[in-house]
Amino acid sequence: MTDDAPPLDGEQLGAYFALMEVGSLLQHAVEQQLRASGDLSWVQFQLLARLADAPRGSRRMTDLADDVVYSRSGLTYQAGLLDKAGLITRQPSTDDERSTTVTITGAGRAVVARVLPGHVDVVRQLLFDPLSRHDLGTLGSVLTRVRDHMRAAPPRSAKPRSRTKPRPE
Amino acid sequence: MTDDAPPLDGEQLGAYFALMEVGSLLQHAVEQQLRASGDLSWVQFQLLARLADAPRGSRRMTDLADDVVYSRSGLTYQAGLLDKAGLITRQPSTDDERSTTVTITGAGRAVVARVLPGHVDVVRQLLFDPLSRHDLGTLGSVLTRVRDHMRAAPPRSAKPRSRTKPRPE
DNA sequence: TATTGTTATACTCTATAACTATA
DNA sequence: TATAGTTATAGAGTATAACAATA
Repeated sequence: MTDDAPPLDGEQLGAYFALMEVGSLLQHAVEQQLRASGDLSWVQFQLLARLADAPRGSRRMTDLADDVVYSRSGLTYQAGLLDKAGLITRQPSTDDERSTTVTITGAGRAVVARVLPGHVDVVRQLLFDPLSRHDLGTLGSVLTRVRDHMRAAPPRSAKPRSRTKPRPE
Repeated sequence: MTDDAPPLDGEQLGAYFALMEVGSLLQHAVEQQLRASGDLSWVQFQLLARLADAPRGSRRMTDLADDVVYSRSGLTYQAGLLDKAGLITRQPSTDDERSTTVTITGAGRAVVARVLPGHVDVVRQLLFDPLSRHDLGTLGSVLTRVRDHMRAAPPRSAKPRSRTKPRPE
């Protein structure tokens, strides 16, 4: 709550707005492609992609929620859809019976594979076409640094995951 | 539908995912700040910010929709909320009776002013803190180029009808 | 008691299509 | 006819809180 913060200068504002706008436009374009080619939402694609990349195609619910969604009930909802569509399975974890292990199925991998070429196409056309190789390197390195910073320093309000006992009444 | 598209290489994938992740995390953090300090959603803030920046605090509905939202009914919904809250007014345009001119009110500007310091704080902490001046410049220039490219080449499915308008006043 | 996940519920938001009014 | 905007509606998605089961 530092109120004496100096305003962002023009360069910062420009970068900030450009970033948000690019993110929005890209997500929007990609969402349409995913919906058309695989009947997937952006979140669902992200979940499948993370699973496809994970060690044995598996990941715990909470970890997935940490990755892409911001509430566990939201993830339960999405996982329910993916499960019903046969793209993932859910089993109780062997080591911790409280946990649920989510695993991508063959059908899930197939959907990812089917959707990916067009997806990549959209991203390339919108994001990479106007960029030189050098631009790409810089962009990646800068954004990776920012992401790590964001992940390392959760803004304290991002997740009330540990119930802080807010004294009910 | 180019199926023979080469996949994105590792560097491209990394930049793409980092961009989307950074955008999501930043938007999420900012949204919480906006909700807490001014009871605004991200879209509503964007609308008010665009209006506050516009010539006489005014803008046409369609132009606003082009700016931030992707359907005019969606904008009507948001404008209805902002109108009811007294943050904007809507009047028929003087030159074209079909158009509606949206204008930010004093209360609207006040809300923006009240919300802005904390907003800027969040953005600085999350986005700019880990960046050098040089990084910032590069990021801004690259992303601005990308945005212009995206705006210039609508992905053909972004807007069924209304977007075909390269006709200036 | 703390953690994992689900459920019930209420709410926000978005988009499509039909409609009115003006150009 | 084409454009600007609203409305009706329906659906997707999200978060909060209460809940059960396990650690």
